[in-house]
Amino acid sequence: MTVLLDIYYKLSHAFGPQHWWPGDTPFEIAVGAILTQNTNWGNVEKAIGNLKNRDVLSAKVIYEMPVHELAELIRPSGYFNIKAQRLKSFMNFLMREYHGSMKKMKSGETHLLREQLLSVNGIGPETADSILLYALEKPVFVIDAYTKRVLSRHCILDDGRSYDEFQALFHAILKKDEKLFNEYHALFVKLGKTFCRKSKSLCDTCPLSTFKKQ
DNA sequence: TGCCAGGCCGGGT
DNA sequence: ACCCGGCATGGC
Repeated sequence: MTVLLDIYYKLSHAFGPQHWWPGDTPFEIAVGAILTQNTNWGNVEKAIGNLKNRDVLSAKVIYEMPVHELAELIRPSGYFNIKAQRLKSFMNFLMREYHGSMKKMKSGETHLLREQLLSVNGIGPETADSILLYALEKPVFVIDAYTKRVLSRHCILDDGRSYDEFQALFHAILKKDEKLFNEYHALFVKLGKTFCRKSKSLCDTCPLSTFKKQ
């Protein structure tokens, strides 16, 4: 299964460094991870821009803000009512467990942190792992729709397999290296956006076209 | 215009 | 244990 390494090298060569996640602070990254659920990143940027303009991009402020007011600010990100609740749930957790500090949270043990995040309503496996990897710099591989699509289209793992099964594959094959996981997932997203949209099938200009007949 | 985007939850089977 | 409808904006 060194095919996973081959894919990484091909993507890395094709696209170069991605310098992810787009976000200035660990807290902003965590907020972005929730807002981008099933949503175009451009819309998330608008929502985060609103929060910044109002100077409310902090755990304590969002924790105390009325949920309907928060919903209005994040409206461009879509699902704004449910996402406002989800942000609130995360702030409740962050304030209760870590005094609203991502820095304090970072000192936690990875497995415990993952369980804690998954227990927050509105945070599933991808959002939890995105926070762990990109905000807290823990070596956890993030699986998303693009990753599943690419691997299944190249017959490496069926799309019907679970999140944990996809993740276990990467964890088994790759060295647990936060920098590698960061870059690799970012490359998958780049590839997905460019060549692997849901409505399109494989094309010859895709950097992975040579894997097409596995 | 309709389809899609860096998911997740709750209820039903 | 799976399956499905709901959640919603903005870009192409």
